Amino acid sequence: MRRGKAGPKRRSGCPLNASVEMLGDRWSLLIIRDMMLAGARSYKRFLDCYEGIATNILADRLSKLVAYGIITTEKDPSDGRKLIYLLTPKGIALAPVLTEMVLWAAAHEETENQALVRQMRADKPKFLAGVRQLWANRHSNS
Amino acid sequence: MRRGKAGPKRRSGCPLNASVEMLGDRWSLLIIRDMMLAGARSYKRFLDCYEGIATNILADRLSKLVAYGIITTEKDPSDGRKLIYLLTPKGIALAPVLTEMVLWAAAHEETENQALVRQMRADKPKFLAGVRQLWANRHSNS
DNA sequence: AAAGTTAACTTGTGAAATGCAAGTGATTAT
DNA sequence: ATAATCACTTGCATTTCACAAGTTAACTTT
Repeated sequence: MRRGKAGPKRRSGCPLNASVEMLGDRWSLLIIRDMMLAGARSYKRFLDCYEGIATNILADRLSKLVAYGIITTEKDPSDGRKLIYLLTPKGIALAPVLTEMVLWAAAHEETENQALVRQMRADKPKFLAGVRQLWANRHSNS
Repeated sequence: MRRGKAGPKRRSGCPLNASVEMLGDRWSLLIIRDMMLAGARSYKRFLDCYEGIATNILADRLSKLVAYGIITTEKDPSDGRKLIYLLTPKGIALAPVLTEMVLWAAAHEETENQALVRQMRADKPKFLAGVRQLWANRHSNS
């Protein structure tokens, strides 16, 4: 019955396999984008952001992103029901990836939020520095 | 019965939604990576590259990537059975995205092919120029 | 020129992931 | 005390995926 393979599927020699495991689905990158660029920090906010993600899938993706060390949660001190989702340093380090993706998208498809794109294009290092700065004092995002 | 939405699911205002539609799955980015960085150009080569992708899924992803204008095919003049898969300019333009992803992966997980990573890290613009150059005369990959 | 091989796919089937609606339990607001 | 909000679960139908097994056209070998 076995087919010469045991553990989790193992692919070829190049890098990127692990990343695709973490980010290669319809929602994870969007979740990270909305945290990084739109200040989304709560479950409800994610649900509303792109009405389209199913609540069980959102819960699943969030817990996986936590497991991968890309995001974390903490309790909202001012409201015991709420959880605050935050990017970890590893998550923030995805900023260049997200940026390049947005620029690619903007160049090859019609895109909203031209202001953001223009800002990225005008001075990429500055834009990235801004994102990192925003997350350095972790709670100041929009 | 209707829920205020008609056409294909439409998500929020930021860019990136379209990209995720095209690239947000377990295989598409890997296929592009193997074309861009490992010189994969044939169906069989893709199948062998990462033993793990199912043949029907590979066929599906390739045809979608063609439909999105990211890759093209042409017949191999020297062998009528073979198709050659090539990146379009739009596909080549993904080089910065792939590069940043590889760098992120290399920084946060253990990674093979350190040589490639070192090359990327040492001089990113030069590395990207190299990729573009390689694809400028379309048949010279590996 | 007949037989075998290779390349690029299909097809069929069961398993897993996804989408959708409805429910749960712990706060907080009224 | 009652209702609303938040962050989820649960159950079920639908879709996608993985795996094995064809299929067809174009070579290669004998």
